[in-house]
Amino acid sequence: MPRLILHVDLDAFFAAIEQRDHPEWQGRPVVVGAQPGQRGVVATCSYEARRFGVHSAMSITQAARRLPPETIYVRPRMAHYARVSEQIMAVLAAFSPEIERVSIDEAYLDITGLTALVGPPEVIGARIKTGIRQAVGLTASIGIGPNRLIAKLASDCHKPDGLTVVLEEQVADFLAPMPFSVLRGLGVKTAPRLARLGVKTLGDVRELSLETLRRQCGARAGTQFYYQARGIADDRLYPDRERLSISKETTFPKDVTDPRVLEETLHWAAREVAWTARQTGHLGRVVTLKIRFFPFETHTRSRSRKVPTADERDLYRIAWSLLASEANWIGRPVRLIGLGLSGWSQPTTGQQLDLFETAETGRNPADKGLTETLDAIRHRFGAEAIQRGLHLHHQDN
DNA sequence: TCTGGGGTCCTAGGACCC
DNA sequence: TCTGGGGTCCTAGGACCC
Repeated sequence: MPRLILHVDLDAFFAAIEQRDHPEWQGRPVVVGAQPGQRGVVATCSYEARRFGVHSAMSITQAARRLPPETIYVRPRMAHYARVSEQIMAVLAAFSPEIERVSIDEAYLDITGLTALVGPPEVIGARIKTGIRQAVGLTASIGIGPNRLIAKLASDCHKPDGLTVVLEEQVADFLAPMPFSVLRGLGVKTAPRLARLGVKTLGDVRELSLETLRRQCGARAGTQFYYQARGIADDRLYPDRERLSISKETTFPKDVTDPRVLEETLHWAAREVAWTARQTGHLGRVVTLKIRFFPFETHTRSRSRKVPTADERDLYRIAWSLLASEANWIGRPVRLIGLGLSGWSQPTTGQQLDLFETAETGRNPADKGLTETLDAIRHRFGAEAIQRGLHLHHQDN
């Protein structure tokens, strides 16, 4: 008995919210992401902007060259989008308790048992779209199929505001003409390897042996592609997945060589990560330092502790010592720095009490009141501002 | 041409233990 | 002196996704 999986994907989510909230921006190109002239990329853009060839992950410099002067550029308001996302998830939850949220604007539903109650898949999909429009005034694209892969590809099929149903007996014809670039897990590195084999469509991928695919793309990915081309994929949902790591990082507007700025930024990252960890009840054993040098050379260094922690002082101390122990890194221009926490383990009784206090009072017991934002650190690029920051920092200690 | 931030997963080598 | 196989943990890098 085949299952029926539904994939919901909000159309140009961030940009659509901004246009909804600013009616005068409707019909104009809207880019959510970095500001032109800054370092950064397009997070999402409206369909009016896509007509100029602009898309997510494109550098903002490149996007700005293509877009007309009347384009609106806005910084993401993530907390706001998260609230809208909650409203949408509530709409979905009213349809089926079997939901897996995969990102801020995407979710899978298992609607296998729903057809007997509501009607055919098309009707279920249409009702969900209506529910979302009534609740938040946004459009979504929906795909329905016998597994996650088909549902996802179907939702991409008729964007925006699409609704596509692919039944099991239609899967082979649905997939065969699609470009092989739709394969999940195939990116800029593996795509050229398949292209070299003369592959253009999923039908072509089907002609390749499992051996060839594994050799060209790696054991894991190759196997995945072999089955994906045949429409064979997971049809289960994985709700309530626990997150495995917490991290905070930032790219500097200009490469940094001043160690005091790196120090301050790691303090900020440690504070943010510690705060999130404590709020979500996580204590980690592994602290990871991430650093990116000019022009774009990225390294990570990690250390495992015996005792798990969510204390910003521990995070900072470890990250800084990982940085300081690399003799070759000293003095090199740094583009990005940050740190992460992972490797959860059960808290001790004392730690449980601290976590409980955080949850109850909303205060971090390790936080002595010096709350800085990323913007505040950015403002410290002037020598004067850096001095002031250090002064505050010393007072704090 | 320039490449954010927050994630997950995979690979591969080495240490260490049985 | 030469040398098994398996399992787990740790670490670093990198591909990919939204």
